[in-house]
Amino acid sequence: MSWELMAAAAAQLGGWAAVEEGCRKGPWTAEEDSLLIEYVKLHGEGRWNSVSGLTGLRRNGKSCRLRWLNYLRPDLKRGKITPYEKSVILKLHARWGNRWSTIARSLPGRTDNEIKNYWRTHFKKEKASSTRSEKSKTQLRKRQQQHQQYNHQQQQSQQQYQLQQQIISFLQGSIIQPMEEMATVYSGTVPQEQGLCYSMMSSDTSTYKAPHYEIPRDGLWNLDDIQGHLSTICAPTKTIMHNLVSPFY
DNA sequence: AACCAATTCAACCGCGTGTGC
DNA sequence: AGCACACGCGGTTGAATTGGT
Repeated sequence: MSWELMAAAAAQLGGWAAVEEGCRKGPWTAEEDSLLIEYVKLHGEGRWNSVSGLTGLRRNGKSCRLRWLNYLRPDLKRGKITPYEKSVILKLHARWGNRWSTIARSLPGRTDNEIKNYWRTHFKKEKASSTRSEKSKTQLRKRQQQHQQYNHQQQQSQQQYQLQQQIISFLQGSIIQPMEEMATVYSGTVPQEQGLCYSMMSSDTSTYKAPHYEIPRDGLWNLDDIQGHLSTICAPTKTIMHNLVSPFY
C-alpha cells in the first residue's frame, strides 16, 4: 500500500496522519508535495510558516521545511552512500563529531538527516560490536590512556601557563604601560586622530579611559576567551598575539 | 509460507540561536 | 534590554522493508 493511500486511510480513521489542531502529521501525500514544490517555485525557500496560509497546505512550517530539505529539493542525490562518501563521513565525524549539518555541507546532495541515519545504522553498530569483542583489551588500554592523558594534561597546563606569562608581560610592556602613560599625558581626553590603539580598548574613541584589564595571574585561562579578546585589539598586536596563541589550537 | 528480528529512513520533537521590532 | 517569531540542528520515534530461520 502506498504512503498516500495509507495516509488517507489513516486520516479517515482518525489515526496517526489525522488532522491535529488544524495541522496534519505523518507521511506526506503526493498532493501535499506538489503544493510545497509550487510554493517554493513561487516564493523561494524560507518563510515556511506562511506556506499553510498561501497554499492551503495543512502542515506546520517546520514540517514543510523538513520535507523540502530532506526530500523534495531538486539537488538531492538519490541512492546509496558511495565508498568515497563513506570515507568522507568517517573522516569528518572524527573531526566534528555529531555535527551532521557541518558534515553534510561537504557532501553535496546529501542531507544531514541522511548522514545521521547512515552513521547510526552503519558505524555506530560497527563501533558497538568491535567494542564488545575487544572489551578486555580496551579496559587495559583505557587505563593506559588515562595515565597518558593525565601526563598530557599536566604538560598542557604547564605550556598554557607559560603562554599566559608571555602574554601578560607582552601586554604589560607593549600596551598597558604605554596606554597608561598616554592617559596621564592627555589626562582623560584624547583627539580622534591619535587613536591608533585606542579603538582596541574602547569603541568610543572620543573619550579615552585608561584600560582596565582583569587578567587572572593564577589559574588557567580559557583559550576561547583569549581568542575573543583578540577581536578587540588592533591589527599588528592581533597578529603577534595570534602567533602566540595559535599553537594551542 | 509464516513468523520474527533487524535494519532503514521519513518524520517528529525539543531546544538553541538569530533576527527584527 | 526584552520579547516574539523563524529557523536550524541533533536526538528520537515508529512504520515499512528486508533478511533469516
